[in-house]
Amino acid sequence: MEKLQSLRGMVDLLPAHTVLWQRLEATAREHFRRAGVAEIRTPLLEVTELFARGIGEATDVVGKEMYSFLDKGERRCTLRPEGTASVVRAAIQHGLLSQGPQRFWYGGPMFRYERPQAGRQRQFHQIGLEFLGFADPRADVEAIAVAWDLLADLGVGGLALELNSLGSSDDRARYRTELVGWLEARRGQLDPDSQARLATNPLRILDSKNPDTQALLAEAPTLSSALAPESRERFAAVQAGLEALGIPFQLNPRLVRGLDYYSHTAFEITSSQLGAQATVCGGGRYDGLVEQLGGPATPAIGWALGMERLVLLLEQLDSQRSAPAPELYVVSRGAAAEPLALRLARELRLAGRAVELDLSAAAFGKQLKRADRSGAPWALVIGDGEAEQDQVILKRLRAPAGLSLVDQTEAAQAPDGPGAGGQAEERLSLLELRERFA
RNA sequence: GCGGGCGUAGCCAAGUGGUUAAGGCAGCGGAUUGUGAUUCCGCCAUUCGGGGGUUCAAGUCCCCUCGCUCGCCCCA
Repeated sequence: MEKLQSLRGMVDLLPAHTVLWQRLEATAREHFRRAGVAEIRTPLLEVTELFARGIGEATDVVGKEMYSFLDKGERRCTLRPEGTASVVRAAIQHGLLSQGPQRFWYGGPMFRYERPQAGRQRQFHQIGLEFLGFADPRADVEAIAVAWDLLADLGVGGLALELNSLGSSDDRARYRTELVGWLEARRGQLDPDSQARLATNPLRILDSKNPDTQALLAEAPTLSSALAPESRERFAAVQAGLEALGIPFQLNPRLVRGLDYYSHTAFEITSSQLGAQATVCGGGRYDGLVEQLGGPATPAIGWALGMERLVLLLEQLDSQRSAPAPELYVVSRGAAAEPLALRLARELRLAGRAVELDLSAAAFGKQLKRADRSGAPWALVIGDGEAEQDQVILKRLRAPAGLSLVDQTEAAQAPDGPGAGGQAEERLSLLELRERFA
């Protein structure tokens, strides 16, 4: 029979990794809690039009990367390629914006039909933040600070914040004509990709990786010089705010976001320790989106961070990779002992203990070996002899520090070292066991 | 969508056209029907990602295909 396997770009997260994912999620939750940001959960599946209108028809994400299909009711559906459009849709649909400004966060899988690569899957995961209804530049600073502090708390190194302003839509329209005019005159010097973008999305030429194109762009008119005075002031306020908080950043005049809805502040947090997909967190202001999706004119700023990329960085920290060990490992053998072991395991769990029960019915030696490997500090050994007298043997496997007693005696080489001759094993009544652990 | 590298067991791998596909780790069973190390013994790939072809003979050569991986594009 043909072997079944997951679809391309759809990745299983195995226990060795879910430990890291859980740490990331817990840390993020904590930072959102402190910042007064509420969680919002929206469906994975949305009407295709939401993304077409929200993200922009001309973008690659909408144009060629969406998982779209017709459902049984002939509705055009799309698995969400990002979170912002859905959050905005939900806020409009439920009238949340009439209750004043809102701070939301979300997390979960996103889908883009791309060629998988380091730090890029077809089903990938983002945690994102959206501040709706905040026009003040301080909102931009606060949003960025939450991302920055979260990443710092996770301990990942090599991060850099890059900042730019895309200006208002008027600024951009003006700059766009200026840039296209300038580049048209030098069309021959552009790489083919950039030539094509001249018609579709000229601003994206700015972040081309082609060296010749970059060299040419060094002479081109800049976006910042096209900004209206108000836009300039607003950008200066954001920079001043970041400086006041001691968050380092560098201006990158060629930083252009790929989704159409961004305006004014645009930023990326990148890591030097990733491959080509180095952006860990990206976001910016999107003052026009809510209105564009049919809501009231509402200024907004948000960001999303790529969880896979962050987990890649967490892996490099080489900390705590294994699942936590149980407190007790229960070893049993025999017709009387096995049911008792099952009962005690449950009882101890109900009392809050982490208990692993050996279900193999193998020889005691085998079970003890597994008990040792489980990392548990205690083994509960139950044979028929004990079970008949309502007793158990509690065996110390290792000191709380984590060294197994065998390791310790070998290391110490002393006959009366910790656990060498000492009381590594004691016989307890069920009552005594409950007193000890319940 | 385009280009490079790679697919031998759960994991790491040897193998470079010739007979039975090394070895290690992990796992399982036993030596030891009731106590963790070490040691020893046994089991664990009718088949080399899948399909087709060349050949007396294919894991090895060719074609197709699937997947992984790195880069481009794009993005978080």
